[in-house]
Amino acid sequence: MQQFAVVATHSISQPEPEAGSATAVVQLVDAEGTALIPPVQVYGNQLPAVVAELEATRRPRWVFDSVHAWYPGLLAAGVRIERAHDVRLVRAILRNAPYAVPGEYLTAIGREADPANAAPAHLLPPARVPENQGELFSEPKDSTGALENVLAEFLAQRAAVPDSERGARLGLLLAAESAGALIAAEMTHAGVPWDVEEHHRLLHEALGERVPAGVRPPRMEELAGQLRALLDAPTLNPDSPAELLKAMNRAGIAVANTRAWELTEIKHPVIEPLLAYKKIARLATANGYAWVDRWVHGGRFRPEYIVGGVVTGRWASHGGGALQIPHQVRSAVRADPGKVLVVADAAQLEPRILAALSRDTALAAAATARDLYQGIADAGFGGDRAHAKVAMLGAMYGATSGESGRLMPKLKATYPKAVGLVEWAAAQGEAGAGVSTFLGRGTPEAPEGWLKSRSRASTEAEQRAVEAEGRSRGRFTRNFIVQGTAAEWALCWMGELRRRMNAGKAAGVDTGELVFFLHDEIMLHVPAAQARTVVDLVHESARSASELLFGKIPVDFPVTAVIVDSYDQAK
DNA sequence: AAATTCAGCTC
DNA sequence: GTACGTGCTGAATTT
Repeated sequence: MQQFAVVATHSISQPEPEAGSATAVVQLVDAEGTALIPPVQVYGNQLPAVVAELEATRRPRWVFDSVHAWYPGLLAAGVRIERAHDVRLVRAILRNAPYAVPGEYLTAIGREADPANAAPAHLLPPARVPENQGELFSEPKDSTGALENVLAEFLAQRAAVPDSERGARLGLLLAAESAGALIAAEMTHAGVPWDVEEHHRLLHEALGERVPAGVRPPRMEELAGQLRALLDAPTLNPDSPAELLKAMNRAGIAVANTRAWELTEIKHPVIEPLLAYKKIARLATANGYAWVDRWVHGGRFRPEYIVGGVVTGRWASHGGGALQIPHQVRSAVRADPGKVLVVADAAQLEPRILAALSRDTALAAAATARDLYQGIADAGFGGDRAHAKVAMLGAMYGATSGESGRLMPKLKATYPKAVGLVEWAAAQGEAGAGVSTFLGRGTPEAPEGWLKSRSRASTEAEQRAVEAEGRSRGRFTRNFIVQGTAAEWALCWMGELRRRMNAGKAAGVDTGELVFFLHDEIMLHVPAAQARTVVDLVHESARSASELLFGKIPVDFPVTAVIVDSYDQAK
C-alpha cells in the first residue's frame, strides 16, 4: 500500500494540548487521504527524530508544502529521506500543464495572482480557530501551511493527473521535480569543495597584490593608465560604459557600444589593453576576493538551487552565481585529500532530445554516432561538421539570418520530421498558443497585453512591433520543447543516480555525494577508491533515464564521465 | 533608496 | 563559427 507522510506546521482541527508548544505535525495517510495512525504532534526540535523513525519503519513519500522550506533543517540534523512530493513545485507545473484534468483545482490555481506562493485558498478547508484556544491567545494560527490544507491540496493534485499515457508522463514529471528538490537541498548541504588557497593564488597571478575593497587592483590600475594615455582621457573610469564609449568615439573609434565581441573587430592600439582590462575586471568583480569571502566557508561553496526556477524547467540558482562559474577559476574546485571529483556531462543532449521528440529516424541514426554533429555532417553537409552544428543550433534557437538561416533548407531536407517539429512549435508560439515538453510541462500563457495589441495594431509601426513580438514568442516556444525536455531528461538522470548511490550506501559502499548540477552536467565528490564504481552508476543512470522517459527508442544519450582532482581538468 | 541599463559569464 | 534560447550578478547610472 502506498503511504504518504504529510508534514505541516500545525493542524487546524487538532490543536496541541499545550497550545504553542508543538512545532510541527505529521500525518500518515493512504492514497485516499485516510489517516493510518493518529497525527503525530512534534515538540521542540524532535522533527528529525520523528522523520527518521517513520522513514526507517514505513518508507512513505513525504509531502511538504515546500521541500526547500523543510528539508535543509532535516539534513542539518543528519536525516535524509528517499521520496517526496513538493506541493508548491507541483502546483507550478499543474498550473500550465495542458494535459492535467480540468476542474476546480486547476481553476483555483490558475487564477492566483502570485504564482510563486499562492495556495488555492477557496478550494481548501476554511481556517478555523480552535474553540478551546480562547481569546487570550492573541494570534490565531492562520490556515496557510496547515496540515489539512497541505493534505487537501496534495489530494487535489493527485486527482488532477489523468489515468492515461499522458497522465503517466505527467506523474513522472511531478515525481522527478520533487526528487530534484531533494537533490538540490542535499547538494547545498554537501557543498562544492573549494580550495581558497588556489583561488587566491590565481587572483594574485591575474590581478597583483591583494588590495582593500574599493581600491583597484595593481594590474587593473596599470592597464587603466595605459587606456587613459592611449585615449587621451586622463580621468577616464574604464568601468563606466558611458565614459568609455565617449572617450573611444572622441579618439575616432566608431562603435555604438563597448561590448568585447564588437571590439575584437576593430584595429586600434587601445583594443588589446582594453580587452585585457575587461577580462581581469570581470574576474575581480564577479569572482574575486570578495566573492571568496562571501560565498566560500569551511572549504565549501554552497549555492542555493531554485528548482524549476527557469520557465523551461531548468534550475536557476541564488548566491554566488553558481551556474556561471567561469572556466578561469575552475582550478579552485578541488577534491578533498583521498577523494576525487567525478564530472559527467550529457554529450550534445538537446539535438538528441529533438531526435527522440520528433521520432526522426534519420536524426536518430546520426545520433548513434558518438559525435552527433559529425553524423549530421556526413549525412547532408558534405562532411562539414561546423556547418552542421551551426544549422542544428539555429534550428533549435530560431536563427533566421546569417549562415545558420542559409543552411536551414538543407537541414530540413535531410531531417524533415525534426525540423518540422521545431517549426511547428515556433508557429504555435507566433499564433499565441502554447506548447509542452515530452512529460507535459507547458509554457505559461502569452501575456494578455500582447494578444490584445495583436488584434488592435493599426499603424504599420504597431503592426511590425506586434509581429516582432510574435517571432520572439515563436523562438521561445521553439526552444522550449527542446530545452524543457532536456531538463526532464537531466532530472531523471540525477534521480536515477541518486537512487543508485543510496542503494550503494545501504549496501555499505560509500558512493560519495552529488555536489553540483549545471543543466546537462553533474559533479560528484567521492572517495577515490569508489570512483570507478560511481562512473559506472553515472552511465547506468543515463541509460535508465532515457528509457524511463522515452521507452525503447533508437536514440543514444551518451554521457562522458571523467575522474579528476579539480574541475579545470574536466574538459 | 530603488529601479534600470550595460556588460559578461554559463549552458 | 554566430549574434539566435534560458538565466544571475555587479557597477554605473537614472529615477
